[in-house]
Amino acid sequence: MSKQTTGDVDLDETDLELLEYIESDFDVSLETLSDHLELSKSAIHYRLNKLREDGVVTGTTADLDPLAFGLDMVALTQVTVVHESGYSDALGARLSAVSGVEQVYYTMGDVDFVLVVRVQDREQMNDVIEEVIAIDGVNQTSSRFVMDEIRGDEGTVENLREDALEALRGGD
Amino acid sequence: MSKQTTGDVDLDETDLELLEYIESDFDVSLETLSDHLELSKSAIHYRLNKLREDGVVTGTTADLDPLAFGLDMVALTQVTVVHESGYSDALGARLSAVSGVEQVYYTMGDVDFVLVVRVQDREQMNDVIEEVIAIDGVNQTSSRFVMDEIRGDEGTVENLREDALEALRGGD
DNA sequence: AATGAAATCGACCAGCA
DNA sequence: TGCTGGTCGATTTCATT
Repeated sequence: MSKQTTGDVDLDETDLELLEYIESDFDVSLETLSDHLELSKSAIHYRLNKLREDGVVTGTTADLDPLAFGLDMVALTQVTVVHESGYSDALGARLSAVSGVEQVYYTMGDVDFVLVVRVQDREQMNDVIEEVIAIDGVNQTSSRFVMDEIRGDEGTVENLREDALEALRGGD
Repeated sequence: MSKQTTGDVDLDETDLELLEYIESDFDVSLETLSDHLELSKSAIHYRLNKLREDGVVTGTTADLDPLAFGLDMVALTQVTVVHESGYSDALGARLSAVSGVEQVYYTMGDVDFVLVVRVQDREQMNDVIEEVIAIDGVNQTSSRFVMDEIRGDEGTVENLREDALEALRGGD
């Protein structure tokens, strides 16, 4: 079964440390974790399973270098939609289905969607934009090229604010 | 050593299939991969190592559910900087160091940076914005709340456009 | 680049606090 | 519920092709 997490999980310090390790590198051996967290290998394994069952860990993935595929062109594309066109859920899905579109944000305010588009060159970028415009309900687009991108940190846990951690430590 | 990939890697069909599997789920067993790709387990393993050495696979990570940490508020924050303030690299780094900032895009055009901010509540969001404004060289900010986010697909490989794949298959 | 065998490591289980 | 220790199965490594 896929357990829904609505924020009501209680994690202790050890869990947080564990998550911090595996979020940035899942290849760490049980032994390494065992040493650093001062817990037996079995205990680590037990906690990892629990974190997965609780839905805290949703999966494990290999990170690929976009540059290895020649994907060195990134743009943020703002998309406004005609508001008569019904539900935006379906539109978001259609936008995300366009190949080259990496991420879709559905936003409040004057702009309705923001897309992160990653492609190899200008020609492909043009194709993506044209494909987006052709989608029924899309009004207009405006793109800005990304010169550089920086990840805020190594991930969710490291990125949590102190006050957020406090709340977690308090239990549910 | 960390090998630099500048796009000049040649991947065959098997590599691409392999990457497609492990990018969405690194927990697939060698046996499963061996069956689907019709290759011995050792051969799969050999290729996986090679892909890592070549820098195509940059690492493996556990994906965490932000909701499990109560992180259900997301905003896109546009940041303009005073252009006298020297190099933007340092500024980007400082922005990314603000806890709550998940991603930083350095963009061309009238807006200089776009931040993806993920926090637990409005109060934390305010704190992040204040912290950003306090950074030397930051001029003004404008935030839009994200109501929903959709990943374009299960990742880089699946997301590659057909023409991009063609280029890869051609070798370098 | 791929194979099969040997060594190493991780997954699972029964039992315990 | 969380942990231990041991067993089995999977993965990693290596000599060989």
